[in-house]
Amino acid sequence: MHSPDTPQAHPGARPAARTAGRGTAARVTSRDVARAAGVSQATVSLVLGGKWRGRVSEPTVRAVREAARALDYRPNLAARSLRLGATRTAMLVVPALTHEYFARVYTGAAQVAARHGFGVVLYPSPAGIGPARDPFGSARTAIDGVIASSMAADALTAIGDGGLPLVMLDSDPGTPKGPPTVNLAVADGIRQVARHLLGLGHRRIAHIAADVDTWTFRARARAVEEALAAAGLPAAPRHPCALDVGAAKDAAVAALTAPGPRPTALLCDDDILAAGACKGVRSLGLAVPGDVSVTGFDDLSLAAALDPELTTVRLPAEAIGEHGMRALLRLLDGEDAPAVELPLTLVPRGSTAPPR
Amino acid sequence: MHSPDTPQAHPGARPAARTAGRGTAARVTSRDVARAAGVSQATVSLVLGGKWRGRVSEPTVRAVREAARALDYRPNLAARSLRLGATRTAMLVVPALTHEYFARVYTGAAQVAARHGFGVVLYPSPAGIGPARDPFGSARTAIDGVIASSMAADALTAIGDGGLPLVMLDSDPGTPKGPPTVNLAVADGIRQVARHLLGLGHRRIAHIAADVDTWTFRARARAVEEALAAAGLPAAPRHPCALDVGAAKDAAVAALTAPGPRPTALLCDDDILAAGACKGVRSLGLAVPGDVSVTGFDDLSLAAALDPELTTVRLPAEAIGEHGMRALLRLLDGEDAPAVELPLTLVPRGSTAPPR
DNA sequence: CCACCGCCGTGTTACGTATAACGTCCGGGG
DNA sequence: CCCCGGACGTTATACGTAACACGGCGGTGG
Repeated sequence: MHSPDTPQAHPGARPAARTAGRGTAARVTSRDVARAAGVSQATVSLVLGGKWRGRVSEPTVRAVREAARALDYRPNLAARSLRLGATRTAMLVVPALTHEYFARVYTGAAQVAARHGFGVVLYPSPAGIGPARDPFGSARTAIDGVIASSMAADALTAIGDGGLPLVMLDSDPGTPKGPPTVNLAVADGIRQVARHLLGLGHRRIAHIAADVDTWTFRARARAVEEALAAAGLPAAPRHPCALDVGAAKDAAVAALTAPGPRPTALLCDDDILAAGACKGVRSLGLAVPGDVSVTGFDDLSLAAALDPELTTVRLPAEAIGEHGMRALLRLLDGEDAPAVELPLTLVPRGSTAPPR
Repeated sequence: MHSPDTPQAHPGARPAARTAGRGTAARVTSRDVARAAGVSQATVSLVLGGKWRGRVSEPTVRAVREAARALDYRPNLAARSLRLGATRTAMLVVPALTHEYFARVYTGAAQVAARHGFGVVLYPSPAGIGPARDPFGSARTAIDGVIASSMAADALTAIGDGGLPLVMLDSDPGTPKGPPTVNLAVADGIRQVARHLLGLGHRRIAHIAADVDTWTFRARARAVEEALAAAGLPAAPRHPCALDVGAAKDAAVAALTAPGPRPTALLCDDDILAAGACKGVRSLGLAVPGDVSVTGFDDLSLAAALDPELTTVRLPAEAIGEHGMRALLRLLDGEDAPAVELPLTLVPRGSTAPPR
C-alpha cells in the first residue's frame, strides 16, 4: 500500500539537494559575523567562546555580540567537534525506551546534559546489536561517553565500550576497578515493603519474582530472602515468571493454590507483575486486599491507575539519569566519579491491608 | 614510491590533555588507512564511500577495505558532516517521552532512520522552550530535519522550524501547502468503538473527553458526535477533564450521577481516562462491565494490565514514527511526501458487555 | 608517429571553528 | 633615547573528510 523502504542504504545517495524547495537557510558563519563587526574571525571565536578577558576590548566585544545576534549566528557544531575532538554528546544505552522507567531515566539525563551544553542520544537499535566487532558503528566517533543502564556486565563488554568513558546504572557495583556506578538502594526498598507487610500482620508471604538476569532483579530476590530471614520467618516460596502481566497472573494462581496454607500476601518484583498478580487473585474469586495483599515495585504510572491502587516503592528514575550524567561529566573532566546509591521510598496505597 | 615522511614540527603538539586516566582511543583516520594500503587518502574516501565504479581497480579496493578493517577504521562523523553540510540526523519533537505512545513513535522512527544511516535525537527540553528567538539553539546546525508530533500548529511555529525540512505527526492536515503530515484515522477508530457499543445494545453513552487542545483530541471529540448522530442518537453528554486518572474518575462519577437516566457506557478519549473511569464506576458501587461498559483509546500496555482488560483501539505508534521518518527522508531527497493516514483497529476486551 | 581515449589513481582544496604564534601601537621606566 | 611590556587583535594552521580537476600510462586507430 505504502512505499516499501529499501533494506539497505543506497550508496549512490543523492547530493541531498541543499535546501530543497525549503527556505534557503543561508548558513551564517563566524566569518560573516566578523565581517559585519569589522573584526577578524579569530576575534569572533574568542568573544563568543567567552575567553576574551584581557585580549579584546569591551566595545569590540559588544560589537561582535551585536553582529552575531543581528545575523542570528549559530556556531556549526560539526566544525566545532572536528576542531575540538569532542562532540559534547553522550550516548544512553537502555533495554527499551517504551518502559516508563527508562524513559524517565533518559529525561533526567537529558536535563542535566542540556544544562551543561551536552546532548544525549540513545543507542540505535536495542534489539539489533550487530556483529560483535562493530558495536557502536561510526557513532563511536560522534559521542564522548556512554551511560549504560540495567545491563549484565558481560552484555556491556559485548557491546564494547570502545574505550569511551563509561558510567553504569543499576548494575553490579562488584567489580573493584570497573566503571563508576549509580545504583538504587534496592535491598532497602524491598526491606521497606517487607516491613510494611509484616507490620500489617502478614506471615505467609509469597514472592512473585521476575525471571530476568539483571543486577536489580537479582538484588530484589536476595533482599526478599534476607528481609524475611531477619524477621525470623521461613523463606518465602518463590514463583519466577516472565516480565509480563499474563505470566504473573499464572504465577500468582500457582502461589495461591500451592499445597499448604494459603499466602496472605504476594510480594511482586515490579508493578507489572503486581498487576498480573491482582488478576490472578481475582480469578480465584478472592479480593485485593481483602483476602490477599499485593505489592509492587517501581511506582510506574500504572500503579496509580489500578483499582485498588498499588502499594509500591517509588524509584527515583530521573535522579538516576541525572546522577549518571553528572558522573559522566566528571569523568570527561578527568576527575573520577564516586559510586552513588539513591534511596527509595515506600508508597503505601490500597492494595495492602491486614490479613483477614 | 611513498611520499617522503616529512616530520614537520607541529606548533601546537597537544599531548591529549583530556583523556587523562582513560584509555587513549588512538583515533585512526582515513589517512592511516591510506598509508597502510599504500594508496592516497582520496582513494580511501572513494572506496569506502562506495563510489569507485570505474575509478579504482578491484585489487586496490580489496586492499583498502582490508586495511580499514584491520585498523578498525571509523570515519569521523564530525568531519564528514562539516564537509557534506549534512548530518544525517533527524530531530523528533514530542511532548513527553514518558508517555508510552511517544516512546513507541520514537522507536519506529529510529528503526527506519538506522536503516538509512540516520540518527534520531530528541528535542532537548520539552518543558523548557527558551527564548522564542533561540528555538533549537545550536542544535539547528546539527540536524537535517524535524519530525514534530502532536503539536498545535501555532506551537510549532513558536518553536520555529528554522527553515528545516519538517514533517508533522498527528497534527492538523488542514493547511494546504503546509508540511507533510502522517496521521491516524482517528475518526474511523472512534466510529469502530461507537459501533461496538451500539452493537452491544448501548443507547445511553457518555463521553469522557480529554481537555487537551491538540488535533487528535479535537478529532476524537468530533468523531464521537458524528458517530452517535449517524446512529440517530442524541449527542452524548460530554465530560471534559484533565488527562489523568484522578480527573477522569471524578468525571465518570459526574457522568453517572447526572440527572436523568444513567449511562450504560462510558466512551473515553484514551486509556488513562478509561482507567480513571473504571475507578469512578466502582466508587459508586457499580461494576465494569456488568453495570457500565468502559472503552479506552490508544491500547497502552496499561489497557491489558487492568482488570477487566480494556476494550480499546490500537494505535500503530511505531508505524507513525516509521512513516514520519520516511516522509522526512523523501523531503531530504528533494521529492515531496504524500500525506499519510494509518488505519486503527478495535481491540475488544473485557471492559464492555451488553447493558443489563 | 602522433592524437586520443579509457583506466586508475593522486594532488589539492574547502567545509567552519578554536587557538598558538605573531605583530602593532603606546606609554613609561631606565 | 631606547627598549620593554601590556593591551588589542590578526594571521596562520590543523582537525578529517569528500570531491573536483588533473595526469601518467598503455593501447588503438588513423
